[in-house]
Amino acid sequence: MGQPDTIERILDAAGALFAERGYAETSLRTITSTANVNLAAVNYHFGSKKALIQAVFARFLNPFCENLDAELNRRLEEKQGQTLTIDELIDLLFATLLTSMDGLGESPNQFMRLLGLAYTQSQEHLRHFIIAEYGSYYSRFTGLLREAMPEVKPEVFYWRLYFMLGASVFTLSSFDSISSILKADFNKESTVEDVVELLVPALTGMLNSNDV
Amino acid sequence: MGQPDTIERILDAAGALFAERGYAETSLRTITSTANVNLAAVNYHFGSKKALIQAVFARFLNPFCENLDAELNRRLEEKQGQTLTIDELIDLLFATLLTSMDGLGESPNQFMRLLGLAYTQSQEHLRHFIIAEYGSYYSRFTGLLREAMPEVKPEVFYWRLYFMLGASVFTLSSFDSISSILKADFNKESTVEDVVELLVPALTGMLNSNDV
DNA sequence: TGTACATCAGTGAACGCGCGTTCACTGATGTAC
DNA sequence: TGTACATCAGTGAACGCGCGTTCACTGATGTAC
Repeated sequence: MGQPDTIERILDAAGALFAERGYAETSLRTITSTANVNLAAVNYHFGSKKALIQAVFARFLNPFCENLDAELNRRLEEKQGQTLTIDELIDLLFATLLTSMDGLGESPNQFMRLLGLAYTQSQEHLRHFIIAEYGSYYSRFTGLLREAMPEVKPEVFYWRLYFMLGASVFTLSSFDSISSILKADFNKESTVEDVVELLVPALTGMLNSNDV
Repeated sequence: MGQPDTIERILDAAGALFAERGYAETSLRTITSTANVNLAAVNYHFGSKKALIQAVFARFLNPFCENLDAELNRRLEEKQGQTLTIDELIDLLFATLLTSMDGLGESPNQFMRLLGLAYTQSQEHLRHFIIAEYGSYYSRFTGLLREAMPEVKPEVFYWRLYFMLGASVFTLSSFDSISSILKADFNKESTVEDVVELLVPALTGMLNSNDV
C-alpha cells in the first residue's frame, strides 16, 4: 500500500462507522474496505478490534480532556480563587467540546454517539479503559461543579449529574435523526451550536431545580 | 416439552437478556437455553429474531400505553376541560410507568433499558415498529405537554422534549450500574422510586428553564 | 364406537455465512562491518 | 563502496467458530364420518 498513513485512514473509517452503526455491528471487513486497507492491517497495527475501539476513543478524548483542563486552569486563575458558578462551568464544558472537535474535522455528535454507545453497548473493556485513562479529568470537573452547589445533598447532586449526562449524550448522539425530523415537521434547520445553546440553560435549570 | 407456556418463557428470557447485553449481542442459543426451550422454538413461534424483539417490546408497551391513555382521560375529566400543568403531566407519566411494570413483575429499568437500546443500536425495524404501533400515544402526550407551555417556540419545545427523554431513558436504563456506584461511594441504597422522585422536579425545572 | 386424517407444538441435526484472528510471505528501507 | 542481515509495513489466503435459519420428523390431540 503506497498511500500514506494507513493508521489514520483506519481510525477515520472506524470512527465514522462505529458512530453510525455501533461496535458489534461494524465488522473489520467493512472498516478496512472503507479505509482502502488490507483486512489484516487492523490486527497488525492495533492488535485487536477492542484495541482499535479504544484507539478511536483516545483520539477524541485526549484533546478534549487536555483542552478542558487548560480552560479550567485559565478561568480559575482569572477569578483568583473564587469558585466558578454552575453556568460558567456548563458553558465552559460545551464551549470546549465544540472547539476540541473543530481541530479533528469531526463533529461533536459523532463523538457523543461513540460515548453514548460506550454506555449502552456491552463493552466492559471500553468503560474500564475510559475510567482508567480519563477518570481524573471527570472527577476534577464534577468536583468543581459540586463546589458551585454545596447546598444540595450528595446523592441528589449525584443523580442530577446523570440526568445532565443523559440529556446531553442522548440528544447530541442522536442529533442527526432528531434534527431531520424537526426539518420535516417545522422546516427548521439546526446546527449542533444551536442545540448546545438550548441545552446549556436547560441543564442549568435542571441542576438548580429546587423542590426536593 | 411438557412444561407450559413456551412462548411466555421465551419472552421472559429474551426480555432479561436483551436488556442486559443488547439485541445483537444476545444469541438465540443463549435465549433458548436460558428459557429451557428448543433452539428452533423461537423461529417456530415468532418467525425470526426480529419478530421476537418486537414481541418483547409489545409486551411492555401495550399495557403502559393503555394505562397512560386511561390515566390521561381520567385526569382530563377530573379537571373538566382545564389544561393539565407540566408538573401534573410529568407526574402522571412516571406514576403510570411505575404501576404498569408492577403487573408484569418487571422493573421499569429493564423496560427503559430496552427502550434506550432501541435508540442506540441499529435496529431500524424496531424504530419503525414502535412508531407505527405506538406513535399516536406519544403524540397525544406531547400534544398535552405543548398545551401546558404554549409560550415557548416550537423548536425550543421540541429539543427540550428530547433533553427530557434523554435524561429519563439514560438514567433509568443505567439505574443498576449508577446506583451501585452510589452505594460504593456514599453507602446509600436507592430504589427506582427514589430516582423518579428526583427526576420529576428536575425535568420540570428543565422544561421551564427561562433564559433563551 | 372405531378408524382415518388433519392440526399443531416441539425436536435434533444440519445448512451456509460472516466474523475476528492467524500465518507464512513479500518487498522496501536501514544498519553494521 | 559493497555485502549481509535486520526491521517493519503490508498482503492474501486460510483458520475455526458461533450465528440465524431451515427441514424432515415425532407424537399428542382434535375432528369427520
